[in-house]
Amino acid sequence: MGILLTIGDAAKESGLTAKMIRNYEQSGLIRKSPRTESGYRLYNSEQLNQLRFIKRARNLGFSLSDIQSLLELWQNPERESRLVKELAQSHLEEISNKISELQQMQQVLTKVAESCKGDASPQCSILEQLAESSTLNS
Amino acid sequence: MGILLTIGDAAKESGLTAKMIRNYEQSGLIRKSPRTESGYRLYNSEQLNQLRFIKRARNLGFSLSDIQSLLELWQNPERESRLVKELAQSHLEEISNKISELQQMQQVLTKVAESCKGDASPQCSILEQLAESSTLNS
DNA sequence: TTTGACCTTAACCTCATAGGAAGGTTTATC
DNA sequence: GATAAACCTTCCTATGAGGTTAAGGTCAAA
Repeated sequence: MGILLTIGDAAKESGLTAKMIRNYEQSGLIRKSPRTESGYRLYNSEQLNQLRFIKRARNLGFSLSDIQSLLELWQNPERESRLVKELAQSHLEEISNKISELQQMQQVLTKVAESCKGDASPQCSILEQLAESSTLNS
Repeated sequence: MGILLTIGDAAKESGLTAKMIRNYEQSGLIRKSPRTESGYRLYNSEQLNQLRFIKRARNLGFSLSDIQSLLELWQNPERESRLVKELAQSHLEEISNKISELQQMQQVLTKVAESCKGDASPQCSILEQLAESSTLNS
């Protein structure tokens, strides 16, 4: 039936925090939930599913604005799956780019760190690179 | 000898923005620079080298607080290279962790997106996963 | 000398995504 | 009826920047 949860229970069930649920409401990502007479937010199972949806999308790294679009598409029975897929693929590109950036850093830093003895002497190739290298500029 | 640059030129030379240089000064990362009578900041070649150092460290993904430590070590002739190397390796670990996270997202999302046709029909495996999957929880 | 272009200044706001604390109300439990 | 737990709002913090505004400084050409 209409089981209604308070924000704390909705948080536990969804894996979000109560804080985040309020934030999402405040930023317009989710609709304002009904309240008890005393002002407590109440969530039904449909809203709970929305919260779970958001949590899973966050776990996949989607931004809140992407999630806004995903929620709208999800709730629109006339949607074209093409739009969802495009969104996902553009996100996948961002992920790839970030991975590449990080790997670039990793590669440079690993190499530089290897040639640092890491002992009690002040001589350190890492600092030397930071101080003088021209190959690290951008 | 003592060539002095205004903040705009120091920014160009270092690859930072004037805005960021002011921020770094304000947050204590770099010392307050001398000023002209009318209040313009002036940078000598030593300070310029510091700015370049910061830029290169940022390019390697070091946080500003890491950079603070790196600058202190750099300027301390009694430093132990061990400390620098530890800092670098702890940063390398963070990088590895981020890469793993992203690769995890990439893997899941790629798989899910593959089975979405991406056409004009509403049926979409991506939304289905976000709506129902239990394997994506955390 | 004035105008215009461009620089700099400080103080503020915004972004995304949260965490935390303060201070007050409500509900649940003993 | 007391106390603890949950909830409420509002504001501050962090990260690392970007943007805006309104003012004043500098310099060269006309």
